[in-house]
Amino acid sequence: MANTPLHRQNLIESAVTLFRTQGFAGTGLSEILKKSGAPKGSLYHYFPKGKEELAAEALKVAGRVVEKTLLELATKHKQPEKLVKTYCQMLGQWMEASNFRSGCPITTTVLETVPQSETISKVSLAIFDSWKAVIANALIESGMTKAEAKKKADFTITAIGGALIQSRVQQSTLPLDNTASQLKLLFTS
Amino acid sequence: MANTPLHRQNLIESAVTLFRTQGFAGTGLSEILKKSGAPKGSLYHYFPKGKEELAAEALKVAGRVVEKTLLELATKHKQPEKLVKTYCQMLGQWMEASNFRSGCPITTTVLETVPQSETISKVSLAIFDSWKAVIANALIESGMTKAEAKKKADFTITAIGGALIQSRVQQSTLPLDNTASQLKLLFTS
DNA sequence: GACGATATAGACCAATTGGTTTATTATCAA
DNA sequence: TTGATAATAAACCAATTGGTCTATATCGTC
Repeated sequence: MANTPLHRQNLIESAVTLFRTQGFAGTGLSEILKKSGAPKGSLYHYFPKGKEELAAEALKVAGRVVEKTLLELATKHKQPEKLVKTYCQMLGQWMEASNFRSGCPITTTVLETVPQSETISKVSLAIFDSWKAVIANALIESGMTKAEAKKKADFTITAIGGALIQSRVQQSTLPLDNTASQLKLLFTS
Repeated sequence: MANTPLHRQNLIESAVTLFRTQGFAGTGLSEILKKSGAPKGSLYHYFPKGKEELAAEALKVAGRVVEKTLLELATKHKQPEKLVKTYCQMLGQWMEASNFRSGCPITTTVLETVPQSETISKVSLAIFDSWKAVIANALIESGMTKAEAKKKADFTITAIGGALIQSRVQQSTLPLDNTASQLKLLFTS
């Protein structure tokens, strides 16, 4: 009906949400199909290699959304600690809105499939790298050396990833706030 | 057959390893049964509520092992940064030995089941709290205020959890080393 | 209108899922 | 030795899993 790759889009979006919430193995194709409204024929038309290919594509899309968000925040905020704080606040709102179910869209799938699946391993590595690059750039522009910026940027993505897990477990945004505070100390000391 | 709860023990240990590596939903009961050598009858004898109960017990056991390790390290090292560094090194060796498959024994299952499963939610919350308490104590004994120590301790567990994910994705122990370094800065600045 | 490609529909598949049930066998205290 | 309890064995279950296949629409284009 109408717009051609609509089902493809819906499949990906549904996959992002479901994998993020319940994991890769914990989400059946039937559930993705039902949520997306796409027929099974379409799934295997757009993703001939099946579930794993859909997952890889879902991770890519979700990763790009995050990267774009970070880039926008980097333009808006000159100080890296401000960028991080704002992003953590956004994540907190997002967590609350999902009843603390929607954490990092990459991590859940990663922990089930990396390094067993080479495809997903490569994709997720590239995604995290893209996020780290944005933070590193912001730190460099604020006067940090390249080597130092890389370390702090890597650690920032690491810590935020951890904070999303704690936020889920504690059903609270406090871990995200605390993470922003601690990272600020590391940027400005 | 001899020693009575041997099958129970084996079931738990197998569950810890498999859930940690492939997740809760990604691990079938058949696989746990095969790895442990226990018969199916025993599984439902020891864990009448099935997979979820086994998972909860597996998390508890794994959590206690970590807590015990942290307590030992806390006795050995007076400076908290030394404790953290040593623990991160241990984790790095552990990751390497498992080909970067065995990260945090709690996180993978948590991301698939919390907060959907109330049982696992409560258990995992208590486990993380026990770890944080050990770190907080070490920080207090090194002269930090109680409030400050709590924040830094929470962040330590948060960051290490994130580092284990990055270590898995990067197939490297560098994220763990970097995390130890950054945390040291936070403890001593 | 006809063509070839894109897309959809859904029946069908073997294999596996977590779980139940019933019968049997060890174990050990009285 | 008996009797109760703990433990094991395995047949059995409905439901779901990811995936395949073939037939049919639907499409833009010549």
